[in-house]
Amino acid sequence: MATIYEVSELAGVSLATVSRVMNNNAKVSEKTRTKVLDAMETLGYRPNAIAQSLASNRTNSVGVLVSELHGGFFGFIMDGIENELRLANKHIIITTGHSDEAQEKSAIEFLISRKCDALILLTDSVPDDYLISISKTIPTVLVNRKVERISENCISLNNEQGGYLATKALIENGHKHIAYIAGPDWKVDSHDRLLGHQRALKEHGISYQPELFFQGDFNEDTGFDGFNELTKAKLTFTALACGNDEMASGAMKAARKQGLDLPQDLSIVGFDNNMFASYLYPELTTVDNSAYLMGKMATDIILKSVYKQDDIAIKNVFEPKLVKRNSIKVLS
Amino acid sequence: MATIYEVSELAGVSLATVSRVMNNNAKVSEKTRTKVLDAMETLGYRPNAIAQSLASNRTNSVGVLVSELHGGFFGFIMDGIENELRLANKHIIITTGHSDEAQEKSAIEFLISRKCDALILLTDSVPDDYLISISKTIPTVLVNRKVERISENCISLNNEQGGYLATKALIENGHKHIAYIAGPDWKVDSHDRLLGHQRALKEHGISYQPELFFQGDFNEDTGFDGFNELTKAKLTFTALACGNDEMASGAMKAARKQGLDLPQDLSIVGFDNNMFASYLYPELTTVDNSAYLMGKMATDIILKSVYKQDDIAIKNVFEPKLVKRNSIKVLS
DNA sequence: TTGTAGGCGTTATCAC
DNA sequence: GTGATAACGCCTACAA
Repeated sequence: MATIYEVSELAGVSLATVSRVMNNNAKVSEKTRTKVLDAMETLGYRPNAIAQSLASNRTNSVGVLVSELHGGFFGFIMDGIENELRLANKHIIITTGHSDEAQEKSAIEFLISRKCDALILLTDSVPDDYLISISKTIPTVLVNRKVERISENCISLNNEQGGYLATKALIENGHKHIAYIAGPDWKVDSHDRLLGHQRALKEHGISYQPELFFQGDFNEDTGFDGFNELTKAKLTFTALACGNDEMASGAMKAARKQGLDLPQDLSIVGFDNNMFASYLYPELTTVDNSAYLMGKMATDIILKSVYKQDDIAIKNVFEPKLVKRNSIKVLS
Repeated sequence: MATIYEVSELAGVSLATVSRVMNNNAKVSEKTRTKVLDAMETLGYRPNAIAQSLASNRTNSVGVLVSELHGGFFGFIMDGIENELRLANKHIIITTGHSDEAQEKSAIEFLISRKCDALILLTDSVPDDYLISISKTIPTVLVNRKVERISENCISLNNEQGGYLATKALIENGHKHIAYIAGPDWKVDSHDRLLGHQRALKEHGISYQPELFFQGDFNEDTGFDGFNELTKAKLTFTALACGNDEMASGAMKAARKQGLDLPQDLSIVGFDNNMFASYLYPELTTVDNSAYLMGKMATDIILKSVYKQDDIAIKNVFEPKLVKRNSIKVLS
């Protein structure tokens, strides 16, 4: 592979000049510029990004940490990041942490040793302090997590409002007896969603019934089990709100297994607007989690702070929107 | 950030020695080794991967090109790649091509200029010749594509056999009148699947009826439209095979809209075993595309050829498996 | 506008 | 076993 040196020889100029036309940051006469360009062309020259990085102390890459590479949430976030980054001619190095503290830490260390210009982290297993110390070493933005002392570099969804919207949608369609299957309580996301649910109830004069609550873990089977548990209680309900779409799907399956007709006998709302939400039957009404936009915004923060792209508006918390489909029956 | 030089000073040894203990490739006395290790520890030294790459001409990274970052197929392939790579202490640089020739090419060029040690490409828009020439420059493995002259570096699924299995499952459950909604014919995948469908029919003495065929494009809506078109024909059918799960889902929606009860009035098989297949109602019987395994195998080829990991068995074509769920009714 | 030369942080080839 | 020292390919003052 040709180097800048060979190009300079062929073009009859110096190394520096070749470098200049590559980065067109300094004045180069049109004549020499084309000479150099031609030389590059005939040699099939491609700059060595590694060498550029070492010399310039900039890799034009941002390191990303996600839990898994598959799955709707991460997929859309990565999409948001990559699309935005590509437009800026930067690229993405992806690592996975599998929600394990040790793996997450080693992934982060790795990204740092790769000299990424910045980091975008989706992590729930690493402590705040660690993240704070990291962010002193390298520009870091956190998605779907809030850490007080670096809040201007955190992107998150207003989950409380999302939970509120979901339950409110049920109420506005005439439902008064509403069950809830929650995600794990230690996750702020699911905790906040539950809070929103409760606020919606309260605001509409409906008292919260512990018998209509089931603690799931965001996986489909706990939606299934949850529904079965809930129906064992003496309290009946016409609607069910779930902490996420997976559990909503599980609940739908359980309901159907019990012979219910959906949404005739039971209305359901999910949360996330996961890829498969529209594939469910009936198509699931849910709350969009703005995954793509959060990824995009995380990138924008970096574009602005690290790569000095101006006129970029930043917002740190996204307001969720209800996505209406066919899983809620209108009660008269 | 501390450099190897500072470490050598603190430890009272030379640069070379520090380098040796890092890569423990040469003999170093236990005494000096611990001296160096201690120095690294107290300095919080992290090797600069960029500098290592420049000097060693090895980046320990493999470049990956996919169409999109979201979506089940790519997600699982990337998962397969990343998991395998991480075990080998290598990492992944991901680019997207959006099924556009220019974008795919520029992504590939980019990966090359980043000096990736090898490439894993999922591409359908770039011509064979280009891929062949690329593979002369840098070790390359192609997933989900077959190029004759570099076939030993191609990983693919036996789509014909998959199509065969899907239709055979229908037939074995007593179905004789089987419609088919195909993916775009210019994609070998969907073409092969259709061939398999036809072979299954033929093998069981069922003649192929062009009236029972609809040409879709792998998107859900063409499954929807396809089903509606098929029911306009005079020929009736009790079962439907689809070129992929998306179209199967579309067909299910159309069928239900026409008032059919699934799988009572219509049996359906899909293809891919997409993430949402088990979320459909009824849960979709389909053919698994081995995405994860193909990603893993692509990585294995590289691990073996580039990173000299031995005792790795390579196989280039994967045999699909039927995933039985509840979308096929048994005809008596 | 263009050229010279030092430096980026390692690896690797020599000697000793 | 250990230490100089030249690469690696490019950037960037500083000079000219």
